[in-house]
Amino acid sequence: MQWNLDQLSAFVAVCEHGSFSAAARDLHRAQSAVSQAVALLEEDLGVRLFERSGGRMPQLTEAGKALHEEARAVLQQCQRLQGRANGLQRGEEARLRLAQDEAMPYQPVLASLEALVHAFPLLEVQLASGAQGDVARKLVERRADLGLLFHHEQMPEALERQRLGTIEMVTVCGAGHPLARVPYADRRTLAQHRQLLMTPQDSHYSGGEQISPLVWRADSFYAMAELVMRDLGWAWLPRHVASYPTYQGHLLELRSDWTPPPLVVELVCRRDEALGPAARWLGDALARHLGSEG
Amino acid sequence: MQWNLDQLSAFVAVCEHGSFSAAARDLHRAQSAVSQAVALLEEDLGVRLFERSGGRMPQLTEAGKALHEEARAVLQQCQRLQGRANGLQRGEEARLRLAQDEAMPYQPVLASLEALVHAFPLLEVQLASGAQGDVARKLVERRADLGLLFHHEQMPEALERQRLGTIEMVTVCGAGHPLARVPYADRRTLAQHRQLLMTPQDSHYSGGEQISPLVWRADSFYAMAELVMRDLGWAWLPRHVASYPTYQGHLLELRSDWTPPPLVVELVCRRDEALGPAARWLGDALARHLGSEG
DNA sequence: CACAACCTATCTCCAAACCAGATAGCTATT
DNA sequence: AATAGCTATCTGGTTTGGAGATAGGTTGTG
Repeated sequence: MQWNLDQLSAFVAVCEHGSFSAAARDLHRAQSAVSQAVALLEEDLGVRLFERSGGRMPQLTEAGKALHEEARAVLQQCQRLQGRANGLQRGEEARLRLAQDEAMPYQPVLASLEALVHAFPLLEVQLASGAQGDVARKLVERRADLGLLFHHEQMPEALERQRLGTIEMVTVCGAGHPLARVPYADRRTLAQHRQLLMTPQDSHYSGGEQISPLVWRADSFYAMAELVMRDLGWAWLPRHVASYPTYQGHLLELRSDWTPPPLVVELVCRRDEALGPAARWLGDALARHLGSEG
Repeated sequence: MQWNLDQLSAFVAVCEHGSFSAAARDLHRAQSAVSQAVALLEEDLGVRLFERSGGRMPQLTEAGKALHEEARAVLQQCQRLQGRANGLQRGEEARLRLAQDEAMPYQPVLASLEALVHAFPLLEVQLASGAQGDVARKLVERRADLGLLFHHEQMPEALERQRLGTIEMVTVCGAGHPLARVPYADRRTLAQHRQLLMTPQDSHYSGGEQISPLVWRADSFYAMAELVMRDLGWAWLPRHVASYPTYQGHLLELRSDWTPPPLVVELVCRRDEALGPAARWLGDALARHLGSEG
């Protein structure tokens, strides 16, 4: 592999302009330079690239056609590297690792990521879903750059948060639960049945006040929904979780005199590390998509 | 884009060996060369690649990690180009365009192509299926390099053929056809019913003699099978066509005193152009896979 | 604390590579 | 025949790029 990129560029330019001279004009080089470059390339590769039938336009050989494709692929890859470097030079991050609470609504997040890929086509994205505690931990341990979670009382000092929007909560019970036959469930009625709550120590959502003396706890809204579906109690769930197709017909929304305040969605990042342009851009997009929802 | 491939190689070598000196040893270059190469690369890209914290092993920056991947991709593409050139230098063809009769059994062809890709991993393959006339025409007009078809009386002078194997023919009728109730159909019985034959002018297969005074014609075995399935007559079909899953239960194989000789499968190429190694290799593979069948 | 064993950056020098310009030779068109 | 367009090759001057030497750093050890 003794050839170099200039020779490949010359070769490709000749292929696309049809003549050595035209390629030289396009490359702002002397014709002799192009001629020598291609000749050296042919010598290095041991393959005749053009059929020079004397004084007329050179014709690509079969081998030349194949290697033309390969050469274009090489140069394209080089431009990709250059583009990536340009972005990094401008301070763009090399990759963006987004960690989100698993109960985060998918649509706004996916819509934001779809928009992100158009604004930063070369950016590498890693998306991780997990319990709320995991999200914060990933940020603290620098295993994520940006976190997306619900408002939470305890937040490590090293993290900074920013409110993005809210998510409506609904009160639900299973289709076979006694409450399903009640037209309206006031607070006292709810207190007479088993309540399902998020486990408070690891992830303490703001909308999770204990009402009933009898509670079961789970660490994810999806686990709670499964329990509710089996008529083990009632619960407050984000509306988008309650209306998940899997639960269709098994979960009933209750009318009640009190529902917890909406979940507050927050964007979290490290306090000691500046966000790159892509992270800021994604933050804005998430605010737009989540703000219109809550 | 002022950097060159040597700088990329040096960069990648440093990434993989952990130090400039080790990379220099591996590349059989002086340490100063590697140092300068990386320094120039950093300058050209405008991106700091390593964190030199004084006298200890340099550490890749975040940007460096991203560009390391890109650089490796570029070099890999370059090696691909070199490999392709090496093959072409040895006389291997750049691409192999195989045209086959659409009624050719798929299994042997696919098995041969699967083996081909292991022997010639960089070869570009184009596979075209069509009526027999199309196959020969493609070869004559240089739109295909290798043809796979059934023996045929008229063959253009420019083409050369080679026998590969044979394919068994069976006599079939539809499940509701009167012949379906006959335990044994001799030639005279067959002659009393409508016979479906290949159209002779465009594609004249050897196994297609007219027996019945009443014939319908079609230009593909698949079209004939469709007609037979609707009880419009009986026909001779290649066994692999007759046992195609779509026709399962709708086509019956008849016992008869005479079936046409097996179809002879032939490999066809231009007489005036030498076959490359891949074409010869594929020809051998096809002979193996088709020979064991007939 | 001195020393050895690593490492990297930088300087100088020299040979090889490379480019522009000029020239010669070819073909197709007028 | 003349012209215009093309390509290969030669030549001279510039530039690039590598080797070698040197300086300066950190880590680990006696």
